[in-house]
Amino acid sequence: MRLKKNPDSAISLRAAGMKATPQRCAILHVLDSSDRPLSVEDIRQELGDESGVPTIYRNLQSFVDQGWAESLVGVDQVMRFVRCHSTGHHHHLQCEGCGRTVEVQTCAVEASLAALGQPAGFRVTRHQLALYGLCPECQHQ
Amino acid sequence: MRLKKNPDSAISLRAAGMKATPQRCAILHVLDSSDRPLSVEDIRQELGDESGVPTIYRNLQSFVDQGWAESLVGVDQVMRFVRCHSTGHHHHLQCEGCGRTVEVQTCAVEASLAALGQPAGFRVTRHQLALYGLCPECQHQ
DNA sequence: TTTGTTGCAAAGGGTTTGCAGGAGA
DNA sequence: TCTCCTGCAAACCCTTTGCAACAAA
Repeated sequence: MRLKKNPDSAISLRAAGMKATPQRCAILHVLDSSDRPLSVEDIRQELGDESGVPTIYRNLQSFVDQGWAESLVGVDQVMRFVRCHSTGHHHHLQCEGCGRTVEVQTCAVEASLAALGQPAGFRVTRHQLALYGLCPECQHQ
Repeated sequence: MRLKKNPDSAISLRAAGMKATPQRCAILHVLDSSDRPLSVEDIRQELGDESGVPTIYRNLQSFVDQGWAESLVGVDQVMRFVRCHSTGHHHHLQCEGCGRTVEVQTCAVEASLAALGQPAGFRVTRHQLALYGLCPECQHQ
């Protein structure tokens, strides 16, 4: 993938007070095009070494700060990033077959939060839910 | 904390085919005594440098393999370990005030699993839920 | 021109591995 | 005694930082 400016990305970036550099636009585009969480290494390979690792880290952090992406830490302790298309509270549902990820708007836990903490006297304020399963395609294999 | 053998630990360890070394017993005891997730560094300090870091890592891994402990990776990408007292499916509820952790046997998500994946056609097979809140003591401060 | 951004290199820090010496059973 | 375990040191690897050169606006 070549470094080029996507007009849409550039507008969003500038609206957020960031300069629309080719690297930054390209990283955002890679994230946009992928439906699975990407590591920094994934992105670097996708960009064909045309962007340095520190640059990728720094830009991804900016995107997370803007609420455009979310960072996940897996069991392998490697950071991965997913583009967030909804702004509110949501969860990610990841296919264990192909790695594809979709956002789930409905929160399965919210209704039970009070009940969950009650036995221990806890007041639950926050939660993190990761869902894993098989997407339609992978179920047929 | 001194390195000493706890008779109970020793029995469990030998039953699992492991030698009951002082280090191993001590690590298990530290984990047993704590009600919050501990990093390797936490354990090393608790043991007063009487056990090497690689030894702690190796033993914790054995405990996880035995189902005696669970490893968690936080946003800081540091591994933490908690003693598991129940063998089945459960979740952890952690206090954001003092760090104390309790196990929650009831699973808030199980009932909704099918419904969660339905919109995307996913079949949900596995999930991870982390709950954060305030324990009774910390609510009063 | 000004300010933010990139790239390189190096540092940082948690985790893992290899191997020789040591201790449990 | 035999096997497993420990400790040390070094290797690994992902991530972050410092700084000078560069480019967007």
